[in-house]
Amino acid sequence: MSVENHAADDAATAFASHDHSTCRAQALQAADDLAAAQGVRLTPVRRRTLEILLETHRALGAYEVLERLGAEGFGSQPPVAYRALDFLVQHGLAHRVQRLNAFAACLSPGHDHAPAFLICRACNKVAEADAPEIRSALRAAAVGVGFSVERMTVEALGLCDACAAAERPE
Amino acid sequence: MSVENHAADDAATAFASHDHSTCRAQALQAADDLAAAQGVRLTPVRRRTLEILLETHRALGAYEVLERLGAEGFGSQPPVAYRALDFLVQHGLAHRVQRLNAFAACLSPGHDHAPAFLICRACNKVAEADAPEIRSALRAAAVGVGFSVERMTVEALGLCDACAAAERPE
DNA sequence: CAGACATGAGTTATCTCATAACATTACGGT
DNA sequence: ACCGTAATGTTATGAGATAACTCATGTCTG
Repeated sequence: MSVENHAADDAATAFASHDHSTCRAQALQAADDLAAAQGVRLTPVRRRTLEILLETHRALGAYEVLERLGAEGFGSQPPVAYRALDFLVQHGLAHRVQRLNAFAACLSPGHDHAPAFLICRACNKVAEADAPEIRSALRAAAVGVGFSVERMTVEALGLCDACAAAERPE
Repeated sequence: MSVENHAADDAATAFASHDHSTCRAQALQAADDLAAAQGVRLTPVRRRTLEILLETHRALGAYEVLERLGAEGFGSQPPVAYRALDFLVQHGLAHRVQRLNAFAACLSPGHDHAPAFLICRACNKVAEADAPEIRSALRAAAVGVGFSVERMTVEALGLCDACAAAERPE
């Protein structure tokens, strides 16, 4: 399977080798656009927090982010990180990964999506899989029992191709 | 919509009014059976922990459980609760609800299922919805990007019928 | 039944994750 | 320049989770 997507328009960019600088730049650009469009402020801490998340496809704990921020002259107390992360999540620029109590940059911001996450337990990378059928199936099941869904969490823990290959000869 | 299920064989028992003592007794019986069948020990702490979870359809935090256990003469330190809860989860007698960092008794143990959870944000009750389509949809999406799923988490936050009704006139 | 081993329960201490509450600073409109 | 609001910063504390060790209990063996 060849790798030729030029950006984060594919669900599983995270696990494939790809031009990550483009990946990052595009997400950051989208964030700037979105901030301008919505009249919200992508302040230095917030922007830097997003950049930090964008450095890898792994999900980072709030304290990992905080450590980085503190080292760069921003505040070094938990609320600094949590507030920036909350802002990003609120505006669809990052997602919270429940399973890991951690945060990952969103690779296709502006879509107002609530994707499924694929979490590799070996390399810790996290990919977003946009799977509308999953969401509609859940919603349907809920309606059947008189439950109205407001937010949903769909996460899968497993192995990505690369890590599965690495583990097999063991 | 009438309520006539005699036990936990329906996905959304939790939100409906039902004969809870039967509900509880059945789950407990299933646990005893399962322990006997698998040759594992449903010790006093473990059994009591399950009973505590079975008292309501809400998910309880480990420390809520611990408080109860401690008050009843069991150990009062976190590992006591976590070990019992881990045991129950391991053997399919309880589930962990990621979104709440909490635990709920399984209402149909022995099925080795990994259900979707419907969490009412008002009354905090948690229902299990067995929705195989969701799981297969997620698995399918994962296969498409070369990811092999080992465990999955599907949780929906929203309002159950009763709470939605109660909130409307507001 | 004694001894050996495995499993479970209890304790202390510590770690990670998260938020409440309040003081201070920067920003945008008039 | 002034004022109100939003954002940042700080201290302190709450909530969730686990490591590491000790002691008790249970069971299998001879």
